[in-house]
Amino acid sequence: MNFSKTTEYALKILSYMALDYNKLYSAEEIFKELKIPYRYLRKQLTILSKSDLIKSIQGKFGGYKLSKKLEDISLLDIIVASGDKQLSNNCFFGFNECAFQEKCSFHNKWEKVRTEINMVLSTTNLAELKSNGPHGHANSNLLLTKIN
Amino acid sequence: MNFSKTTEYALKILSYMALDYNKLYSAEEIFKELKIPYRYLRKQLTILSKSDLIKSIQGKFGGYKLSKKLEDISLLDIIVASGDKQLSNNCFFGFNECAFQEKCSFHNKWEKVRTEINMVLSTTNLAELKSNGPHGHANSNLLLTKIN
DNA sequence: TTTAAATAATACATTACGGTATCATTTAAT
DNA sequence: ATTAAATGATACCGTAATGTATTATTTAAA
Repeated sequence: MNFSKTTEYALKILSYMALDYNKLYSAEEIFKELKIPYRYLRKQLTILSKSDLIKSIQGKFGGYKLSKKLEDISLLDIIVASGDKQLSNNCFFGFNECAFQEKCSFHNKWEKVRTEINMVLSTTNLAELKSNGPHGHANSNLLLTKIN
Repeated sequence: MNFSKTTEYALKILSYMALDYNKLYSAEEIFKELKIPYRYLRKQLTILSKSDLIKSIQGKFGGYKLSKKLEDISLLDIIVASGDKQLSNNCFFGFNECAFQEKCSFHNKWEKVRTEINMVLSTTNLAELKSNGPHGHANSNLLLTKIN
C-alpha cells in the first residue's frame, strides 16, 4: 500500500518546482535539494519532460520548468505522468481482476475508499499545495524548505 | 498505489477460506479456485500458517484451516501477516520520511485518507466480508463463487 | 511396514525496479 | 570554431519480489 519510489520522486520534484513557477531548475539543483540519486533523477526528469507537466530546455543554461500553471497540475496528474498505473483498477482491492466471479460485498466498500483517494489526488493541485503553510496555516511561508 | 502480489494473494486465500470456517482446504483446491501459481501458493500458505490466522495440518488428508473465528480476522491482520509493512508510515504520501523539513500542508489532508484506509481495513473482518452478498445485498448467497 | 497424499524446507530462476555509467546531443558564450 | 554546461539516449548492474524445482517430512490407510 504505497506509491513507488519513482512516483514518490515525481511528487517531490514537481512539488519543489512549484516553489517558483517560472524558474528554470537544473537537475543539479533539484538533486542538491531533494537528494534523489543524481543519475536516476536525470532519467526521471527526461521522462517527466515528455509529459505535459514539465518541459526541458537543452544546452548550456538549460534545465526544466513547469509547463502548466500550478492550478492545472494535480497530484493525480503527477502520479500518472510518473508511470504509476495502479489507480484505475476496478476490483475491490485494486486487483487487476476481481478474485471472484461476482463482485464481492466488500467491493463497494473498498471502491468508496478508492474513489476518495482518487478524489483527493485529483482535486489537490500544486497551487493548493503551495498556498497553505505548514500544518494547514494558510499563507504562512513556503512549505518546502531547504534541506541542504 | 496498490498491495503487493503477495498481499493480494493472502487476501484472496483467506477470503476464500472464509467460505467454510471449519473446512480443511488443500493447497490443490485453493490453487484450482484462485489460480495463484501453485508453488508460490504453497510457499505462501506455509508462511501464512506461521501466523495466527491459519494453521496447517500435515500428512495425508492434511491441509489448511482458519485458526480464528471470522470476526477475529481483519483485513489488516491479513495484510500484516502477508508481510506488507507499508501502512504505518507517517509522511504525507506514506513516505518513510517527509520530503521536507517542515511537514507540508498536504500532510494532514493525506493523513486523513490514510487513517480512513487503515480504519476500513482494520474494522472489516472476514465475517463481514462473507455475511453480505454481492453488491451489498445482505444474505443473498455466497460472494465467492467457483471460478473452475 | 509400505504406500499415497498431503505439507515443509531449501535452493534456484526470472523479472521488474531502482540505480549507475558512458557517450551523444544541444546551446550559449567566447 | 571551440568550449563549457546543460539534457538525451542507451546500456548495464544489483537487489528484491515473484515464480519454479527438488527433496524431505509428516500422517492416515491398506
